[in-house]
Amino acid sequence: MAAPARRPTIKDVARAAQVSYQTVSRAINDKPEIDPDTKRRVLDVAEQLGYRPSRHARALVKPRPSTLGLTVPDLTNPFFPEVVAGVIDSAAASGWQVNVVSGAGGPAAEAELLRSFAAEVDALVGYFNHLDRSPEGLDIPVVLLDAEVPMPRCAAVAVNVDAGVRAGVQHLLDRGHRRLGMIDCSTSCDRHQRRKSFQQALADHGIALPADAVVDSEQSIPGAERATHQLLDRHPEVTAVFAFNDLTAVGVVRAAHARGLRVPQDCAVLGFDGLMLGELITPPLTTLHIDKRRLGALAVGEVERLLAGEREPAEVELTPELVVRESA
Amino acid sequence: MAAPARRPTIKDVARAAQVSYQTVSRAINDKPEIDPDTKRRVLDVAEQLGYRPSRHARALVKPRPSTLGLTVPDLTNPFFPEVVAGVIDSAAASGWQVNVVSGAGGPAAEAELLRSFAAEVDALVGYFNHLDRSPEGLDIPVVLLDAEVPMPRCAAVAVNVDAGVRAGVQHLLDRGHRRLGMIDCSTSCDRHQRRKSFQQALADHGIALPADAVVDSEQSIPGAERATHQLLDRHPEVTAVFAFNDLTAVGVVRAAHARGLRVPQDCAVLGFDGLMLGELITPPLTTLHIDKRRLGALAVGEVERLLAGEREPAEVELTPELVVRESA
DNA sequence: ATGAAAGCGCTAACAC
DNA sequence: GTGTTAGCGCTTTCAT
Repeated sequence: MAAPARRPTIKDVARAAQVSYQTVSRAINDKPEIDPDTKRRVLDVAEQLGYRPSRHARALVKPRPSTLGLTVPDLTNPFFPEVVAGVIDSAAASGWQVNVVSGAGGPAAEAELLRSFAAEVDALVGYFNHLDRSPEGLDIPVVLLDAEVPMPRCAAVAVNVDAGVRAGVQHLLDRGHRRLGMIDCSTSCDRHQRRKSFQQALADHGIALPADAVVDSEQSIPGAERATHQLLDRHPEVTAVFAFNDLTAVGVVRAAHARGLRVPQDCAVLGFDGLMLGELITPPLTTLHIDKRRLGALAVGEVERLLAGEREPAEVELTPELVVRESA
Repeated sequence: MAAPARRPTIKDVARAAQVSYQTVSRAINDKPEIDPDTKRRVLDVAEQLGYRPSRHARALVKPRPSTLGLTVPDLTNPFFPEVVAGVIDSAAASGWQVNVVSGAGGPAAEAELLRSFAAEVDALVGYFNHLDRSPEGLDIPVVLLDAEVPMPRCAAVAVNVDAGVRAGVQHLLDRGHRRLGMIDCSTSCDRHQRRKSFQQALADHGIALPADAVVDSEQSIPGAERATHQLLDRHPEVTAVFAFNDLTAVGVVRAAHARGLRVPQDCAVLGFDGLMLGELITPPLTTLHIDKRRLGALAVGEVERLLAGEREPAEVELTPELVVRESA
């Protein structure tokens, strides 16, 4: 009496509709070679039984990649949701589904998560901070969102950090700043790209930069506040701070305000990323804007290139754009 | 000569390892009844061939739900990423994968998206704004994140908007405000709950509220700015504005500032949601904080309850908590 | 237009 | 310990 609770299969439908089960298949797949009446009847029965085709059985018979894995470090960081949105939208347009995973803890956890995750998807896109560049074994297409050196079967969509940093530094110099500082985030996935570019850019302009004028911070607002205090304690002469990203820039602004400094008059602050957040604080953040949705879309494009058989690694680049608002 | 490019199957491994393909199955499934040497050899061959088991074939044989569908209206709205994070984390802990889709356009688009999406997942969680409460046909467990009246095979995790609104109104009254206004967002999925609760709460306190002191807004900052100007043009006597959520509250604050009003002295502003955003603007937003991660986690809990066979609908509730900062 | 049979990649039952 | 046989739910020949 208690219903078996089993999901009805194509055969259940066939039995109930008094036809062979291939006929059912024809009906639900909208094939031409079937009597319209039969078709309608079958469809009705199917509906009534609550029949839904098994995606697994289907995928077995007609194998085509359909699921994209997406890894992001932290959805709480407003940068990433937009990338995710870009991937999802773009993937949806191509008929992909997107499996999202977020915030793998340490290197070991990340490696493990990746192993199991990779088994469930047909391609992988994302940030792999801790992974030491060798997604061995998992031979599905992989598109790195944070790395520079792709490997076979592995593409990358990169942000041209160097160009961005240089544009930012140029802007600061144009405004007359000569004593600069920087808040870096070594725990991020940028592998000191921003820091190096910053140092190099200043060197190229012949501007001195004390080694301890680059201070490392957690990737959070309070962390950046602390780091900024450190920086300004050491170097009160600094008139402009290059922040690792908008989130840390918010921390820099808060710390500056806390010290009674006016932004940008006493201390200019430059962000990176171009988050909506930056427009809303006081003063609105001058920043290097990254088109995060596009980043995601480009990644999906790379997945498809890889899947289409292009074997050689490629790196697509996105250049940040300086958006001048009020903080610098 | 050109490799078939076909993914190696268990049989390919068997052939290469000179064993039957079930032995391969034993090896990769870590079954006890197999000679350690054989196992190692098989595993080596598998590795070398780049073999990966087919999740579809596996799922066919051992059917267990594994994929959760999650729909959110808009990842750009900072409210949702946190809910997503809550769902993902909680789902991951139970071995689920999460398929995320975002921003279905109109009602028709949403219905269509849902149909196809539902075919790909084993359970569905999310916001279904446009859907007229009848996920007919898709008989998988559904957990509504925005609705009140669940249906069979359908649970809901709701925010107790009424309690939140009342706490907020009480706070405003405690601060001496008697002329209140509200910015509502009728396009959202709250179905005028906030508006109704607001009106009712004021009525219960015997406070008059002109009908046009509740003005409808798009769910965006500029939209809220426009709406606020409308409100204050009509009712300059208003001393406190109840905003639909933190995002619109930001717009209210901006509009107030634009009119030369001090917040909260001349015009108090109360938000809803408790976004990080609200802490960062000037002045920091007083708001009704919702634990968004927990919302997501609860939804996953409901999915599991449903899957475990609990048929009767249930509604889990989450009550917003008043966080007093500076805007009200 | 419909039915029968094969087979997708895999695990589980049962031999040996 | 290993191989043989079924069968998961479905689509595709191939007959009829």
